[in-house]
Amino acid sequence: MEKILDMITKEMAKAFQSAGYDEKYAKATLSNRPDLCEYQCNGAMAAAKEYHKAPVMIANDVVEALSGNGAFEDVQAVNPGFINMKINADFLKDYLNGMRRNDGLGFEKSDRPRTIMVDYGGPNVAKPLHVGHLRSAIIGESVKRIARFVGHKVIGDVHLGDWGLQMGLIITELKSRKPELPYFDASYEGEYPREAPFTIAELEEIYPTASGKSKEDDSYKEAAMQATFELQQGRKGYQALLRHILNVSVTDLKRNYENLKVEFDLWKGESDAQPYIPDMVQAMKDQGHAYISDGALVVDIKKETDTKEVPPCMILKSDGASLYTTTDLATIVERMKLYQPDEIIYVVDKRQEMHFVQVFRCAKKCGLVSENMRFRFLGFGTMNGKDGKPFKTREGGVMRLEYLLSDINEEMLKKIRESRPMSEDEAREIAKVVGLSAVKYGDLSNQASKDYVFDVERFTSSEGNTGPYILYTIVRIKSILKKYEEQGGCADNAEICAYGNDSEKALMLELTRFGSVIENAYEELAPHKICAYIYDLANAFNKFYHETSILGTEDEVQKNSRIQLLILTRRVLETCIDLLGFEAPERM
RNA sequence: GUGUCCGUAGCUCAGCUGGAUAGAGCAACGGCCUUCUAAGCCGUGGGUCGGGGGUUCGAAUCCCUUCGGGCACACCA
Repeated sequence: MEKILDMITKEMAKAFQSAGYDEKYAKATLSNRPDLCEYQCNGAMAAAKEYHKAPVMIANDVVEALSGNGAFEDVQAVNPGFINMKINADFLKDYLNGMRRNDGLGFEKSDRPRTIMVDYGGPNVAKPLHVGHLRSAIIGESVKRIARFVGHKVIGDVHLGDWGLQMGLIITELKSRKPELPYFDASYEGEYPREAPFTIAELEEIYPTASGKSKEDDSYKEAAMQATFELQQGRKGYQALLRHILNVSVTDLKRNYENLKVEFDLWKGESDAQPYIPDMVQAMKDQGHAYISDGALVVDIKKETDTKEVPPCMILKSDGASLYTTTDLATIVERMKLYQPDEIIYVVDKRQEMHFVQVFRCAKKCGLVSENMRFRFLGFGTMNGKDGKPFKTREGGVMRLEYLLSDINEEMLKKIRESRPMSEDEAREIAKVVGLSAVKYGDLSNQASKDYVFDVERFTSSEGNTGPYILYTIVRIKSILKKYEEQGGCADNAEICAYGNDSEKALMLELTRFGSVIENAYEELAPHKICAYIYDLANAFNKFYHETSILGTEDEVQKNSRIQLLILTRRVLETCIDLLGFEAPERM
């Protein structure tokens, strides 16, 4: 099904042509003067130059060519050259009925499905998730869902931070605590135990302890580096420990992400990419791309078009060890081999942009991917507290994600108890669902690339542009539909008919925007556009709701039409919040 | 220093592929519940779009410049 703007643009194109003008000027847009019309076309003003004619004259010609066109109720040329269109009521309701009958709500899935990997989450193993991990998870999840809705094959990869010195630190600390374990006996030949020698709670305590010690004690740090080295060289006991750390950690991470309704298709990590490094590095050398500079192995990635100095991409340190960049490049090699993506989207803190520019360029230059490979960097800003500085606990520490969520849930629970009586269990269940919407909507309604202020008060409020407000709107619709059913109503075979009042028309017009909003949100990787849309849609519905007694509609045909309109509104809203990564309760 | 992003109402943010009168929300003030969830709806006040230049019939939007802020600039990840 075509988007309504495209349909209107097509009508305009015909009119421009028959009036003797190029159809490239026919683009229709949503009106920015809703008091005058629903759609407008500004092409006449742009065309004035080419045809050496006053814009109004062109506009008038086009308007004349449009006379009798069934899509419009009225078309006018206005100074200095706007073409204002009022849409025909039947055209509008036909469009909505089309949406209603279509699984994708009229959105046409991509005819060229691509394989897209989304790299998001990026937690470190053995460390609890903290607020710094929130944005990548929330934004990445939404981007993944949007891309999938648009029709692509999308693979979400958590890309664990499970490599490097942190592993050596844990091993070292464990060794000093339980030296009797077989993992530390280099001559041990038997099977290692299945059970991990620690719990997640111990693991979370071990890392910061070790990290602290290494800063104060040089010999401790050296031991950790040695352990890291031996792990990377494949020492069996350490490899076994790594697997334990991963198992314990991933189990815990999965539980946390589940609470966020964030689902990864792959639980791969940096360590999975390590086997690809040697061949990759060798190939870079053989191709002549990599050379030694100040002892380190680097690849030049400068381009003539650069406005600034782009430092070479470092592949190996002067001691021969690999780095962050090496791992990311090897991950690309691995992904190409296993999944052949057409595109990889990185949802990462925007401060890492330079690093990824280097990685992308290097990957293309060295032929790790084809020229057609599309790399997209979706960098997000910092989540700040109300003071405008990075979000901290009251004590000034890093806040665990779990605590943040439980704070939100408490706040939600308070509001539910104030609003209406219900069982404690139900209240808790609803608080969880609504609380998640508060957090996710609060984040996603901002442009990803900007820093934003995390404000529990504001996010959990149902006033204004918030998740709870959107959910409240959906719950209201569900409530009416339920009552309608209880009254024995059945609108299954009903069609949406022409609007009966202005707010109904406004609601209908909002609904028709769905397709172009999704398309735009996908192209720009901008979930906040979906937020803005459902906020408008919810407003339009609430206004209609307030002005119109839906179940009290006298005329049966119109009443059933309105029921269908509500069903469609609910579907659009629920589809959108699903793309954002949360859901609505039955009541609240 | 180089580069990059940002600066819109008291606060939090949209709008930025140029279009008509710059929009929301919060906060402030004032209305609306015997009727589908008032966690709602309606209204009032509030702006040199950081400053200055330029391009254009038209600039918050594009270009230049300037001020203020964030961030990044090869052996951490």
